[in-house]
Amino acid sequence: MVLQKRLDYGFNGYQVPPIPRATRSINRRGIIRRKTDGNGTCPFDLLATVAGKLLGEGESSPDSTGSVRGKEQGAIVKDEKVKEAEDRSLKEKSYTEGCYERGFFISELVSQAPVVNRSLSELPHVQNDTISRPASASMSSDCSEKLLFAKQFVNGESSEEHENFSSKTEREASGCGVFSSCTLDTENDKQMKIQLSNKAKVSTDKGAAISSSKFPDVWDKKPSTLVTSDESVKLSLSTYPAPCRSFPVIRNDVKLANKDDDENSGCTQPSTPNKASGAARVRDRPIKKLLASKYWEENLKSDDEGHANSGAKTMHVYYNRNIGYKHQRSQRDFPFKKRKLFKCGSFSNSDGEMSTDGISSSPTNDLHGNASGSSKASSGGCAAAGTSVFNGGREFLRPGDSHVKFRIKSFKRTVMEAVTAILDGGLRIGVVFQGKKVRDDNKTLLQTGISHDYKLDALGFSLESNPVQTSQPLGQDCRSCVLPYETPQRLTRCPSPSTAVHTGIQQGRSDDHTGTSLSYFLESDHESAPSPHYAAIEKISANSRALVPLTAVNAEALSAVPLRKRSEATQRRIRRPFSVSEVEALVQAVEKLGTGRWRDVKLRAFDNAKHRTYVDLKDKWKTLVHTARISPQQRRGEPVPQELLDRVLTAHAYWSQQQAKQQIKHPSETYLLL
DNA sequence: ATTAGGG
DNA sequence: CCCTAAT
Repeated sequence: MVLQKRLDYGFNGYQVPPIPRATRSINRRGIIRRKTDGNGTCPFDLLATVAGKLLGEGESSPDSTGSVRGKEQGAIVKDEKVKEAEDRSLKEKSYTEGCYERGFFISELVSQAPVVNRSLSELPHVQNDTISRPASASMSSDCSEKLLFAKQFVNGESSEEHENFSSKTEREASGCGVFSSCTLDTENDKQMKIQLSNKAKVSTDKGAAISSSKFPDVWDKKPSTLVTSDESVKLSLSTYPAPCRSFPVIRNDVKLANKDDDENSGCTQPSTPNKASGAARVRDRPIKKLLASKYWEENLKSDDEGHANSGAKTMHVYYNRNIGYKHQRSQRDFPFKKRKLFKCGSFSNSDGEMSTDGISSSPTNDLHGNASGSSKASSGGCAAAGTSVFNGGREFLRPGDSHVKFRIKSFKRTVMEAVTAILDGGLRIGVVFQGKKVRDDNKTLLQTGISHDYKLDALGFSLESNPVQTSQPLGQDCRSCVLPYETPQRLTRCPSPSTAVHTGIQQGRSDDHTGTSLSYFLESDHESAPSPHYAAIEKISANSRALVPLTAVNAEALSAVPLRKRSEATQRRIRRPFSVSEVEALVQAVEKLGTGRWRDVKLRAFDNAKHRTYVDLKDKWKTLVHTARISPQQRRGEPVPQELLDRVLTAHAYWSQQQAKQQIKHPSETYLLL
């Protein structure tokens, strides 16, 4: 550029001082677009520069739209804020509703997950037992554990249904069908498919009956609360319980096995002193109900999908929320999504705080059929709690209740919630009926032709990673997921050992090939990857994304699941500390280009690091300068070579000076030029 | 979209 | 890192 040449200072390799901001700004505002040659040496440039200078700070500039636009923007912003404020209450509401809507089983699931995993790892025999199942066989331990989890989540149910709820009559009596035998098949077709078999029959009020018979004591304790609570509640979710319940089941089972010896009766967390035992919680329930009662109305009202939540359900959520928040606070650095889960009162930490919340479902022996602990379970306080929750939660459909509606949407959502809870990643659920995807989410299952007396074999759902959401690797051991060089993403995302308790499910990693599909799928993260290595992984994960061969195109139908998580807030980017090499590059670029040209710096030195924005670079420079000025003892994080810091100071000083000079010098110069 | 600066 | 204001 003409101007630049005239001002070339040539300092220690430093480039020309940047044209004052205002000027460049103007240039960018369209005038520069009139350039006629590729070199940018267009007279308009100079003209613009001069004009800008003459116009001074206020610069109503040639770009009259600028100010106008600015005002408009301001107005808009204001409006949005107002709107936001106005919406806040609504949001709150819907959020709350969301929690309730999801019902407790979700939280149940989530809360169980970590526990299960841990337990599994602790119990070789249990693990073997479970892992031996087909789908997980080929997976690496890491991955398989997760998968196993998912599988159990499904399979457990089947066994449950088979072995525990064998009473056909009972099933038939119920007006609802439920899936019982489900299989997670990720092995070959890279597709997770959960099939619903006709064996499965669930039902609404069946749960109560079953539980009742199985754990009479438990049942007897709380029937009033559960049954009487909301009387004519229509329970559309009644169909879900099955698969979800398996979690608690699994967990409990493990627990039992684990505690078999110390006759802990399978009650919760031995490792942690819990505030309340399951039994205690049960007792609390009535009270909780009262507390939650105010939400109740809202609940029913808000249920646009024919859902109705029982009082018990509400209570549960309500309760969990309290606990959940606690964790959330300490988890501030956890990705948003995760926090979200917490919010919904779903996550539990290793303490099993949550799990004690009676969620530990009754049918402890579900998973392994007549597993060792069954008898104990039935008598254990935990079992009691679990049972009551179980029943009160949602199994309240009356046999003849024609109001029961089970919409595709809810189905999808529920499945997604459940699976998401496990995999902690974005998933899309597709409903497949008779080999065809069900697109109309507004239909009820019945309308779609899916009913309890139908061949439920024909019903299934597909899961595929949600490209929009990022899944977070659940790693207990960061070292297991370490990537070479700039892999801050995963690295930072790995919970520290102290927080790892929340997760407990490890993902397969480098050493895992058989389970690639799932493991990578689980890790898919679309926001990362500066390094080639990372890119490679992304690619793989992208491929594995084809988890659903069914009709990969059906994004629309599959994405029907409302992603509240997404819309509610934007996830804060994860922290990615600058590496020394990055700092080096930054310093070098700034030395050359100067401060204030962050876009150029970005282009020059971080063009391929998409996760580093010019704002980031600017911020980093800011901190670098600060760092360079403070004593080495006060510095934190990865130490930056003093040499670099010195250069930072030097460059910063230089460019600051230049900037100052420019402020004074330039106007006159441009004036002269004119 | 960029830049600057406070949080 | 985020958020905003001002370009």
